[in-house]
Amino acid sequence: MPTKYDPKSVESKRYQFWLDNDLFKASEDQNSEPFCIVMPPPNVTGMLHMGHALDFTLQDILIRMKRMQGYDTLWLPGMDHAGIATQAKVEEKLRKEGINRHDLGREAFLEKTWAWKEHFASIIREQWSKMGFSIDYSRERFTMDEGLSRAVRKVFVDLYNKGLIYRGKYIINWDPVARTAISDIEVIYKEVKGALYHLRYPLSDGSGFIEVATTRPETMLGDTAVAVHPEDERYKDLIGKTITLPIAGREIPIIADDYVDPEFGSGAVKITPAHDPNDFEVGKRHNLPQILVMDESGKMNELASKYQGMDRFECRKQIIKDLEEAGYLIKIEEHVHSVGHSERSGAVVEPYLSTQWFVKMKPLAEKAIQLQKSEDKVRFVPERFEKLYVDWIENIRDWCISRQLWWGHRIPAWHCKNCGEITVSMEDPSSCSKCGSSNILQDEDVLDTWFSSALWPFSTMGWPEKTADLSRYYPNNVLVTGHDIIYPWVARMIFTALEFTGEKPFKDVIIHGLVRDAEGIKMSKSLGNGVDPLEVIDQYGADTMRFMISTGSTPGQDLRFRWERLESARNFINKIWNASRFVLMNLDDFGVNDIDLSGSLNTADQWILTRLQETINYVTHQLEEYHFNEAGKALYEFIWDEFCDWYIEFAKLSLYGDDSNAKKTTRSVLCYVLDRILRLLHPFMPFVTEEIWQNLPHEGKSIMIAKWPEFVERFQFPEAVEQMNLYMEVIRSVRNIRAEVNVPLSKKVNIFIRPDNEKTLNYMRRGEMWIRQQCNPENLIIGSDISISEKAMTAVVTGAEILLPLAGLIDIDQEVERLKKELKTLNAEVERVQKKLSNQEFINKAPAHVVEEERKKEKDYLEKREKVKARLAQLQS
RNA sequence: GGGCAGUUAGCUCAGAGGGAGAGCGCUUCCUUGACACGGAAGAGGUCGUAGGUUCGAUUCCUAUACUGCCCA
Repeated sequence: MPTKYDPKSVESKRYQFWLDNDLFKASEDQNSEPFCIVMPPPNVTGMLHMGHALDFTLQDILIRMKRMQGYDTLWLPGMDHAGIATQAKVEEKLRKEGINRHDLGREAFLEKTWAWKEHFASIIREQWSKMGFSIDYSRERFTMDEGLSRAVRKVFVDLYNKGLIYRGKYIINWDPVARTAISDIEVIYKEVKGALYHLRYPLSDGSGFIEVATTRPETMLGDTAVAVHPEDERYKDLIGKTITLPIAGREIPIIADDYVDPEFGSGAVKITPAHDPNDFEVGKRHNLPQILVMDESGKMNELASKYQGMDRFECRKQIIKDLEEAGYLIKIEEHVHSVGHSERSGAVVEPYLSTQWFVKMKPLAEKAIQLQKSEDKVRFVPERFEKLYVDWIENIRDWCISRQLWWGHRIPAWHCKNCGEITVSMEDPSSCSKCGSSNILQDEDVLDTWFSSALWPFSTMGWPEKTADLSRYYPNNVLVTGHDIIYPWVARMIFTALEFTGEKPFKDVIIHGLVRDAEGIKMSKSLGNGVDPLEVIDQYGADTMRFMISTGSTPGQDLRFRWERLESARNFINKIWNASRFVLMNLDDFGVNDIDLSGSLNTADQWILTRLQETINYVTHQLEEYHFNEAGKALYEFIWDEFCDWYIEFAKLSLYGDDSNAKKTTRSVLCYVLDRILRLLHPFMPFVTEEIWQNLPHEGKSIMIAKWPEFVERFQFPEAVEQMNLYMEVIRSVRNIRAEVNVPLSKKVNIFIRPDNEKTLNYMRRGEMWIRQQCNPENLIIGSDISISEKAMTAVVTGAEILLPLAGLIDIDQEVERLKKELKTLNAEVERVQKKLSNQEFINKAPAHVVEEERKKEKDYLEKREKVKARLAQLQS
């Protein structure tokens, strides 16, 4: 075995080994409790990024632990067709080839898109395997699979029949670049420096003007009224009169509506019902015409007269110029306001009057709200995200689900060309359900991608069929996802599940943060600050990446990607690798049947076994609470600081000694503890743990299916822990003194230990071997009656004094300074403790064990202080 | 405007009602028979500010400042 762990030589081999042994597949063992996670499906738009790596790693950790705990685990993988995003990518690719999708036609375009999907699906599968994910490939799903499409259709048809899906002409968010409607949550509002244009609209009767303020002058061509507040004294007399719209020359009324804010601008606003959601509502209240002045690409249309064909922003400039020349422009003020941008294309969203399909949300949301008020609610981890979810669902608005795209689930609605009736059904109809005409055409639009994603937890299980998987693995146990998709996804899964399965889709929702770059900026393609998981794996190995990202932040908090942390994780793995090398190098022909812990365990054995039990309990508990960082930290500290730094060193004593029984026990403890460590680490770092485990004495085919460690009652030795703590304190003190006077370990010195009580004396005698081993003394003398006249360095530990006679090496002045400093800190401690203990309220009100601890501390500090004082006096005399 | 996070060692971050922690960096020493991706010993913080609750607050509460995110 090399001194440095080489992930490349291990990872692909081990993954193949797991696959060959079919270890990822759900066992379907009816005697085991099922545990299921359905993977949030990555988009087939491209490759996986660091956010996926984080999300999936957390899932794999849970799945691997549960599998080892004996659950029948199912981790179901899949991918999302990602309508707009994928179509945009394919169109972009075609554009580079000089092809327009309309030239190809719908069928041919979809064929190209399926090919794109296949291409990226295989890349994503490759990435899954590189990251070590234990997913059940036999159950992989895609949102546009036949079965899932059937589920989508079923949900659409049922909601339509229940009156919860409707079609209508409303203002929607229009993406003029992607040329499709998008939903409210796909709009990102950004503060933009714009302008407030004050315009002068002439009264038709020639009696003057009314001043209106607008941020969007180009829509004036679609104005159908000017509105003022009914109470606004300034304009009371004008209500009912008309103005003549500049440029357009149309005569439109001045109306009164509460919606107008008299404080804003001039207190009079232009009303453009076809281009603003508020104006749309005003228009409906006042029966105003709706004049759409733009086309689907954001260019002015034929109703914009001479501006026809001009881009909306270009038109804005031109109109202002024209208005100014005609004397209709009063002033332009700088104005910062928030402007909606498309999440997909980045284009400024155009509020646009259009006929679309909607889901009526209130009745669906109501069930979800009720659920959260019940005992059976979906548990969010961390808890604070529940409020976010509830607030959103309580204020939900209808969901625009139609998209003017080709890639996606086509809306199962047929329009009759004769009578106009819409036929919605599970099977493709051949005639109109009302007039029987066969002159029917399917709706051109497809559904919002999230419509199918919303069914993911059960559509992947075969719903609406009553499958065995559905009854066994649904509801899922856990959903792991980022806080950025609580609204578009988590919320929608919950209300759809409640409506269609009558159950919540999952029990727990674990929310993690985003992966940011080293400077804390969100990783994104456009900024080019993303880190490719495969590059990380190539440099450091998958285990390193997994450990770093899964333990790198507190639950729910964003994670800053730093290469130094990656190095530290890599070093940790290397440490485990080398500790294992040590164990393996000292086994000779020691086999799994030689492991025997029933014999006499020495103090170090007892100590490490006790600490192992505590670690097992702690790590298991933390993982079950989804505190990945805490579990990882506990393992790191136990392995590095206790197992490697101390136990392995102590073990050398018997391994290199002559006592064959002691040797056997030590080998047993080393094998046993390392084996348990590897099991606890396995969910975090599956590859290296499998590799080592296979080389260690072991039983079973793979560590993947080895039993998760459990607390063992008989391996609890509190006295051994107390003793080892004392020995470590002594050893550290001696090292400290040696460093202080520059006496390396290689140089033998006399060491005196003067315990001040019987118990400590006994402990010291029993621990002599460890102290000798670690301190390299010429002579080690332990006795209560030791007195030395030579110049010596001293240290105090609990219940004893350590003396190193180092005549000639000691700088007395320096030593006096050091002791004074120590005295000062001891004084401070004594003062603090005594202040506490002299407070009667503390004695009365603090818990007994706390008071007891403080008393112990006081005693310890006082004793130590006396020793330091005495020593100082001796040196200064 | 509303909500939520964060503010702790030079940097990045854990933590917990009762003696301030880690990683990286820094200083000194050590190539000792698992590991220099290592070992040993150190230096370094009035835990954003002001109040309050409590025997006790860096930890809980309130206010406030700054930073970030979400919603309108």
